[in-house]
Amino acid sequence: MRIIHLMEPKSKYCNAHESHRNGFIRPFLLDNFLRQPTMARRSTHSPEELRHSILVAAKGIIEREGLVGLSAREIARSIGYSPGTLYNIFENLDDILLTLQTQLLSDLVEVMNGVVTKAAATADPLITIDALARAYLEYALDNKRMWNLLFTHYLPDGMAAPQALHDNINAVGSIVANLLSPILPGAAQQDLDVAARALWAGVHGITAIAVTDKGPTMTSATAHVFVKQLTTAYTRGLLATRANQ
Amino acid sequence: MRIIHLMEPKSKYCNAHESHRNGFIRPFLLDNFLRQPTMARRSTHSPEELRHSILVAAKGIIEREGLVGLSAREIARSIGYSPGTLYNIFENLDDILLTLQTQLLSDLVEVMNGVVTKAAATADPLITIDALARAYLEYALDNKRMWNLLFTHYLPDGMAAPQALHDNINAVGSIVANLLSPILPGAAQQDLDVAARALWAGVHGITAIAVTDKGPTMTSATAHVFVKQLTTAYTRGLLATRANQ
DNA sequence: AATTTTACTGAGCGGTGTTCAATTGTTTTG
DNA sequence: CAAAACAATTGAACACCGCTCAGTAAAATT
Repeated sequence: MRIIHLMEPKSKYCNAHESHRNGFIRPFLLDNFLRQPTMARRSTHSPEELRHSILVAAKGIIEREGLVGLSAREIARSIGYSPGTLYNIFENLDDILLTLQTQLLSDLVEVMNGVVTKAAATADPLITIDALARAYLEYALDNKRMWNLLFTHYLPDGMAAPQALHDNINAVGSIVANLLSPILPGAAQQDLDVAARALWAGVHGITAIAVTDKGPTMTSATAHVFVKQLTTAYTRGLLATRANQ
Repeated sequence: MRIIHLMEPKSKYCNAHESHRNGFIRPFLLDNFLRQPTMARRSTHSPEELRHSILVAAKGIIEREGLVGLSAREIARSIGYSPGTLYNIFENLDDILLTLQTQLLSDLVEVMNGVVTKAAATADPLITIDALARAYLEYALDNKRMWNLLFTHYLPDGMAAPQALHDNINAVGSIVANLLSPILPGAAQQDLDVAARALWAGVHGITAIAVTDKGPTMTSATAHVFVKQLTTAYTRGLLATRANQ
């Protein structure tokens, strides 16, 4: 099944797929021929409903047990269908996971937009940025298991991340860039983008370590302090840059 | 095998282990009883040699094929032993992966220390910090597949990360904290640590996105720009803080 | 009523991590 | 020196995994 010396990583989920393509031919099986009739009920749910319940089920499993607990058979069991049905709706498990990630980030963008509009009255963008970073961190901590998907699951070789996922990531960048623009008046859009994305990747880094409990001192309890430290020092640095020029 | 409604995540590698413990009793098997004698050669390699070659083999597989290509059988094949032998030396695959991560970070600390001592002549700590961040990013990019372990592999429930791994992470923090101390003279050690770790988690965040190719705009080609942006703005902010007080 | 179309099933394939009875070669003991 | 103890190694077996596709039954169409 495995192609050695190939540089491209493969999905942890595409093993059987690959092995099937590599010349495996299904033999005729008497057992299969003689077996009892299977129940093939007609669609009691529309494809959209099915799609939705698959995603809900998968999300539920991940939230309860983490990625380790997720399997096609488990999802199928949970929605009362057979494993094969999943593959009528989704390409494969990676497809499901990427869709969940897209949803997760879409919800996050919504939360962040809410913070921004709520803080629109406040004149000081620095306060808004702090609130935004805090909201980001809290969202990640509130959805630990799901958030872990963003790191744990990396996409297989042939499969590209859906555009919608990239759009959501860009949306986060844009929100921050908009907040930075009053701090860096007259800055080119590109510079604004770099400034925004560097800051937010930093916040993301702290969040990542806190969520995965990888850093000894950076836990979910202490992460807020680090985020605050990063945003204040960074924005202060931006202001100093402006003052010096 | 699966314990539903339990909050603790489990290793992707501990399935069989769990299922075995949950009351499975090996039946007597005639086939097994009658089979040909197995070759149980005596140790031509010492346990230390074995341990070493297992790690080398695992690292090689990951570098060639990524985590997806790694399996106990593949490692065993690669070193010319049977899968069972791995479990005489290591607890399980997670143990192997954690050891590799520890080694990876240990090497990184060495590289970083090299950068610091090399730059000791330079008076300006800001330049050293930039060089350090650059070295960090480059190390991650040069060891993409291995570096991905740090995100992709998250530890199973019962198993704690080895102290050595934590030590290495702390070592990175200390290196940065030492560089920041001239910038923040008279600061309490704890504040220094927070300042250093916030910065480095930020650098780590950019690195992470670049290495995993998750961000649309933050690729291995452009990551240097973002790292530079973060370190300069952040350190400038620290300097401004000092000036204001 | 006969035919086509559609939704769904589930056995099966080639894997996975891990265990442990069995089997050796080596050492130690009587 | 033979016998017993020990240590190292094997590999079949278990319960899972992702994924496919021949087969089936119900609905829709003719």
